[in-house]
Amino acid sequence: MSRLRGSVTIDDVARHVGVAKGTVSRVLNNYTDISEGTRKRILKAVHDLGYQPSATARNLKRGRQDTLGIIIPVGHGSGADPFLAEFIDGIARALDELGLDLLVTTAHSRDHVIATLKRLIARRKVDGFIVTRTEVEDPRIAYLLEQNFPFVAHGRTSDPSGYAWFDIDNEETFATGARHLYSLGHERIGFIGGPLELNFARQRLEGYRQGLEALGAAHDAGLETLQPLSEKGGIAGARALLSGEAPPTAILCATDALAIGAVQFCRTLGLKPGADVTVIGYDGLPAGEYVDPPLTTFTQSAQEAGGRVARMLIDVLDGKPPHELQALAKAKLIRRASDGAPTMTSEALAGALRDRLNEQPLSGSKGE
Amino acid sequence: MSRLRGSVTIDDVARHVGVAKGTVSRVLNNYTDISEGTRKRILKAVHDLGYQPSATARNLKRGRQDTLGIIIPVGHGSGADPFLAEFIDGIARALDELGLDLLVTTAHSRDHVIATLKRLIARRKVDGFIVTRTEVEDPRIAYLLEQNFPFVAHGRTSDPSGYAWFDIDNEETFATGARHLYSLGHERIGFIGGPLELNFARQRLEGYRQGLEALGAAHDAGLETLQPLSEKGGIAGARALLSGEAPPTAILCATDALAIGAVQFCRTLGLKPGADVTVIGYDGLPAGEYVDPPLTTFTQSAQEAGGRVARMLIDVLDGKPPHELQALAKAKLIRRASDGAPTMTSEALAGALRDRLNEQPLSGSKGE
DNA sequence: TTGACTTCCGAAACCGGTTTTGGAACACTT
DNA sequence: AAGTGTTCCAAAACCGGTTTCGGAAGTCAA
Repeated sequence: MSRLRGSVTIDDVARHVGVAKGTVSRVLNNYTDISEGTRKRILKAVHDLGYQPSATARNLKRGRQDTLGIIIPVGHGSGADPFLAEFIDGIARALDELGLDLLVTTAHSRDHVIATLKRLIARRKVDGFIVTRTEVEDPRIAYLLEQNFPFVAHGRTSDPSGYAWFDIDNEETFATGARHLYSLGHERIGFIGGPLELNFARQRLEGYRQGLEALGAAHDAGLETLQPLSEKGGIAGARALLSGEAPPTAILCATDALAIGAVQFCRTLGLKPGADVTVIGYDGLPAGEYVDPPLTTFTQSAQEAGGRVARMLIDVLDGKPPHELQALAKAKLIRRASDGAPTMTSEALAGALRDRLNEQPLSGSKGE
Repeated sequence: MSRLRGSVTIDDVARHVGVAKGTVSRVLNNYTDISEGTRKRILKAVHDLGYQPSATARNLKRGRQDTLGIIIPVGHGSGADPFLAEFIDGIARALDELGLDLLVTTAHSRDHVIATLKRLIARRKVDGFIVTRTEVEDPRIAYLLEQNFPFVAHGRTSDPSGYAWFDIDNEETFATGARHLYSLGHERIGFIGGPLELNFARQRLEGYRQGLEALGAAHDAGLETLQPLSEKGGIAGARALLSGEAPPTAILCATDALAIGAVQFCRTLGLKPGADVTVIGYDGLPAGEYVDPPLTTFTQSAQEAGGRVARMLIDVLDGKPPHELQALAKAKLIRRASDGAPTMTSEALAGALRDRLNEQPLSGSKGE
């Protein structure tokens, strides 16, 4: 059908100048065996005719697409998250400078992700993949490694040795978090984490523990709870920690969603977050700014991460060995208003809570 | 360099079966002049060898890429917005069913957008574009029309006759908004809008006016203000409206960002949003849920819009006439807690405000 | 038996580039 | 003058598909 918009081809240019098309191609690809005169004439014709080579034709011969792929897992109707939007922006900016493009696809189940991966690879639509939200045992990474197809992961798996990745130093960050809380004067510091299948959840718990240990605090299982990574999980987690014998005066949360839930729960108990109880999240969600009080949280520039990962993938495609392409970055603490020095001791808090917890209804707030 | 991962080509299949490659191609493209026996043998071989045709080679001949493009304008560092993330998800889902893919690019200036458009068209990387965030006079749409390149706009321009678009019925929605506020008992209803170069901003203002007019309310310039579409703009807008002689008891805002700012401003004055002053936004931003009180707002499913627009673009590519591809949708009101019946009259409000506005510092809150 | 029509498929052209091959033209020795 | 390099470019092969063209073989009617 529809012939391509009368686009000008390399043959048009060649004919116009009176040379072979191979010669035009050589000029455009900076071969040296072309006389200055011919080169000039050809470049002029290219410019005059507004010629731009067809990516398709070029790719067919070159065996490259100059296109990278990213498959976004979209959960059960849970809206796409803002982190990814910025992440993609970062990737696109980096690629733009190099004349590459980004193919974006979404997938709504584990099987669907693999099927999409398979299709994109088999049909050769992309040169490499960016994998986000890695899991401890990630089927995508397993598949890509097995196929020996180039990719970079944003996040690690249980065995991160054989491929390129970029990740936040979760351990370090959460150890820092514990230290920060301690330096504010908190002595009992709690942690609400996520399911340990998620690699980062595991690492954040680990970092929290290491941080406490380094401060000489004894390990106390009553200060840790794992919950689904949602606001609801945060509510449940805060309830669990605060109803203990010696409740924490500060709570470190693995994600902002958890922290937002925790803050809400505290408020329904009449506790003032940032004073009576300190809560810190992780993610730097915009929503965190609108919580009352605005959430103190750790964050990483998603845009920077995207750019970084894109450049790493290009290095992979250029054949750099994977072990040179593994990097950790630190997250930055944004102090808003949900953290502060404790206003009461754990004992006092426990006392204040005793009665309120009982009269408190089962669910603290609106759903997920 | 790097030969494609030993991928199997149509020649491999042909050789394996002992037929010409053209025959294989015909089988895969459902030509009818193939005997049942040969067809079966070829399909089996295709399956056994795991053959998938190279998109590149196919496109070269077909002159199509089976790829759609979207260029996301990213302002001066202002993070990518969540609407787009869901919008893209919707597009991707629709395309997935048809075996098409989506190329995503960002552009950070007007010139950059056009340059990217030009490059993608000239190099023939995409078959058509989805244009978001249309402006009244949109250079992208002008360019695409001039090039006669297929596209669909999400939103309209000043002259929306000659191309395919999908848009929210902004007039209708804001007229509904005015009606809703009136039915709650509000008599003075204000409006904070955006710059009129943005088409939707113009339409929303228009809808607000029409709504008031239909209710028999006189037009009052003191009830309207235009501001930059940010939280800051909302603060400034609310200040402007509330410091008038006869301040509105309800404020309709063109976007959630404005509404969030307006709510903040009210709270710094000690007014209770949802009671003393009603504020309604538009966008359904997740952040709106965390505002205190949670923001009442109009919304449209971004995912649905994405799917709709994608399917329209495919119709365009199939040659459907543009005037059959123009559609308006209604936004839905999500009632949370920032609206309600007025607790005082405009006069009472004016009185309550008189002193507070004076002692109020110049800026109400943290920056944008 | 022969001519006309189908049915089915091989061969080759084509899409628009890149890369290889090879040779004409010229300069430079010896 | 013949041999040896260079320099520069035309021609052709190639990438992996799709599509056109045409012909062999089989069927059917006259």
